[in-house]
Amino acid sequence: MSKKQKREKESGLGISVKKSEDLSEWYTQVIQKAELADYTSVSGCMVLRPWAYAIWENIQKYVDAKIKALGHKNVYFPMFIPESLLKKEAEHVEGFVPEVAWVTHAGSEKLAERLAVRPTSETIMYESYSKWVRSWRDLPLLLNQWCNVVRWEFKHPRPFLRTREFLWQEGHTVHATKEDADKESMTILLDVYTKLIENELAIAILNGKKTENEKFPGALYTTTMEAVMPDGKALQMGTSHNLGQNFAKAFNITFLDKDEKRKTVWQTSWGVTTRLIGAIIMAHGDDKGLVLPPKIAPTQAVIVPILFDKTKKEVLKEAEKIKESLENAGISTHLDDRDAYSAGFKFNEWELKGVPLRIEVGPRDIENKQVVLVRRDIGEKIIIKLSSLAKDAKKALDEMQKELLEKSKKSLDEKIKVAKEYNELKKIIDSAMIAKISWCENSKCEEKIKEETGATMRVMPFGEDVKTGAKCAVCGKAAKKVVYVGKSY
RNA sequence: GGGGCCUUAGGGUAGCUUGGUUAUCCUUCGGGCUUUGGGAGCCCGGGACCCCGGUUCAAAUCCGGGAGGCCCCA
Repeated sequence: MSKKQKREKESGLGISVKKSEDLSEWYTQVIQKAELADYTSVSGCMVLRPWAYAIWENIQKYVDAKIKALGHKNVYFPMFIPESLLKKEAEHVEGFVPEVAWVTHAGSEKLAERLAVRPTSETIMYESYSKWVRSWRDLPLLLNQWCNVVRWEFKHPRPFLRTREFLWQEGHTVHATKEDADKESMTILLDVYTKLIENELAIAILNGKKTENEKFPGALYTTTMEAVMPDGKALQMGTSHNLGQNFAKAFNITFLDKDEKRKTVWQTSWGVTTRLIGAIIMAHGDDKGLVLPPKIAPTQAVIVPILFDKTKKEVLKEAEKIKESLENAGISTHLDDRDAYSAGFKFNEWELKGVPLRIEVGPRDIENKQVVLVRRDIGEKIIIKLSSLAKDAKKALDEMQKELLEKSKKSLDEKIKVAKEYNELKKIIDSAMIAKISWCENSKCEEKIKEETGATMRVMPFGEDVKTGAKCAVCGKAAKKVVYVGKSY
């Protein structure tokens, strides 16, 4: 790179730091320069720009279709929750009140009861549920809403990963038995969320249960998916809770069963948020910018025509034809026919934005009935016959999708180390990794880790039992659980 | 919860120590000519001192407060 190019890169369009050298700065620059999000004058609240919003819409499309296929329906509840309602479930209040934003006035008039801007909608929804659920015939009640929520109390906002307002979906279901609720929360976690994150977002995760300390306030238990970012910090990708009967009791949600007895319902709630976009950026991005997994990319292929005065018409005509054939093959395609920018400029710009495939077509290609195809993640230029382009492009997208997940799995494995005793655990945490330990299940050991290292117990993985005779990595007593410990976002 | 760094145009910056003419440069943006296979060139034009208060004849610069951003520790 020439000195001039270097200077331009630093001051202008490209990412000026390496992802591996300064992740925070890299992340901020990708978000700004790929036009994903922007800051506003409200601290911790951001603008989702079209490129990021389109990613969110793709996530929505996937989740919405899946949960509807499972029988869920969408609803919308008010964003304001009266204080008295929010305080009905004791654990829940305690968990959320410190970060609630309150509406206290209407114009200059003070409200008789202040209103919480929803941090989550359990309480406002379940007030209605208690009216709607009367008979076993009303169950299960399977509702979901797409909305925004506000959680105000924290020191360091970060676009997508920690914002005071964010977008999400929250599913809230009601069941006749604990078993039904267990099944629901597991189905959502394993069949909807895990598939979304692994197959669509191509991010490897650890899924399992949260500890008692880390579970959702008011839940019986919480299941979670944890990804690990390049800096070794864990990121909670989504949760699904079995709420047990805690809210049902507080909100008096009961039904008459087939045996003519009045029973209290079992409930679940679950959600994924715009945080997932932050995870995509962190997980796949490189020194050139964003890398989007094909299945979630707003645009899967971009055609960059190589335009010369003499051949311009012909090349554009061919590019149009290519676009049509790709669209017909189910590949969302953009033809970048802007006249004022050079091809090289466009290459860089679309790489920054993470479009999975680039197709170059110029006079040379037309002559040879070919195009140049480039995968964003590997950057290798390959020549493709026009006749097989749609097929080859599809194949490239599939392979890229698959390889991104494989890469993510590898990077997850590399960030996990087993710790048998406390010093090892500390060392692993200090070296920005995730520690896998055996644990006695005593919360004192959990708190000790948190106080002394800043790390928390992220997840107790499904299907991994402690080895016989294993000792707690903190206190040395007999272990009961396997648990992943790490710092988190 | 504790500590540190920072804030000048859309992005990146110089100027601040020692207050003083029209606030520097790169990039972006608008217009024109020209060019396009890895961020082309030339000409013209537009755009900023985070906010509030104080000191002063005069504040981007000094003082006080606030807001916002970033980092480290718990």
